[in-house]
Amino acid sequence: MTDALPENSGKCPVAYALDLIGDRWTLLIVRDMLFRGKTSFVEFTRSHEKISTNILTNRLQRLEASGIVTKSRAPGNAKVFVYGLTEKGLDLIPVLLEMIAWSAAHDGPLDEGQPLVAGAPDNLLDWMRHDRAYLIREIRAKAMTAR
Amino acid sequence: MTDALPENSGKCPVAYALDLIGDRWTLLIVRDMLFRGKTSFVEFTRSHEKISTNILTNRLQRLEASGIVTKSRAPGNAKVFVYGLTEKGLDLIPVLLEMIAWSAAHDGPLDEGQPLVAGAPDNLLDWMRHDRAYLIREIRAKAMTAR
DNA sequence: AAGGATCGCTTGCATTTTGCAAGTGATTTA
DNA sequence: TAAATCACTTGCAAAATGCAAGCGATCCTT
Repeated sequence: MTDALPENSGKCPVAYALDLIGDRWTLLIVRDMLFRGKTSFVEFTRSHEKISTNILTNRLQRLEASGIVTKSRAPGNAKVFVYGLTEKGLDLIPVLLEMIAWSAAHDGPLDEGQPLVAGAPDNLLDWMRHDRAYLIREIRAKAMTAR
Repeated sequence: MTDALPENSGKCPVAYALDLIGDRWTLLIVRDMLFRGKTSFVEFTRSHEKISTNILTNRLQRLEASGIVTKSRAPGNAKVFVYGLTEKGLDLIPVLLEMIAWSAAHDGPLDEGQPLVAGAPDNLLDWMRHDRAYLIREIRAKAMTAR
């Protein structure tokens, strides 16, 4: 993966999405922001998947360059940067939810004891079935407070 | 990417999905099967994105190994293999649809002249909004005839 | 029946990306 | 003032990718 983003406008929308989020790490960062309230570099390094710092730097830059994430200073702490999701980033919620539903259906049940979405409705899959729009609004609202 | 699939059961569902479909090529193959009726090796090589044959071989093997795709002989043609989507593969339709919707919203409008889904309802995004379940059934039904 | 085309790969090799560990400078906390 | 923390950067080995060529089996044409 290079540092520059590939030119893609006008091409297949699936290809466009894959150019921006089609790798092993990018959506894990978005997941941490959306579902776990993470906002800083160190927090991302502490995920179970152990992303290395050079890859993390690269992916955050790509996410910023593609308008999915914003980077700003933490107020009152000059050494911490705060990463937040843009509208474009928040609009990835449905993509993530469908991936979660797919995995739940074909890998095994979600672990109910340790909720995927901190502070979100307990049973994600039920909410997806019964009030998808509400669930998305909830996750979005949570993620926006961090921004 | 190695030849073996990573062990993943019990981990984060997002990570599970990314292990199976989180790369630049895998979902393009699924897209070609779902939305373009492709079923054979050569057909996949003829996509606009120009996947090389060694990568294609590798990804088809991984897709088969992870239960997303089946491989069989074309009846009456001993040199052609027919690749088809399993239930697990068909269940990726919502993921693909959300990626398409996201791209349409943030990259630019879909090209109406050259429909993404051959034979499917004309305006994909409208159908997603107004009768998502029907749209998914339609795409699924089309894809199953090939299988 | 022979020759060429097609299909589904495989191989070799250069380039690119990744993973891992260590290091760096600025800031903050003790 | 020393130690810890944050956000990287660097170096280097290993793995994955992209590209072109080749290959055996099957099929199609004449």
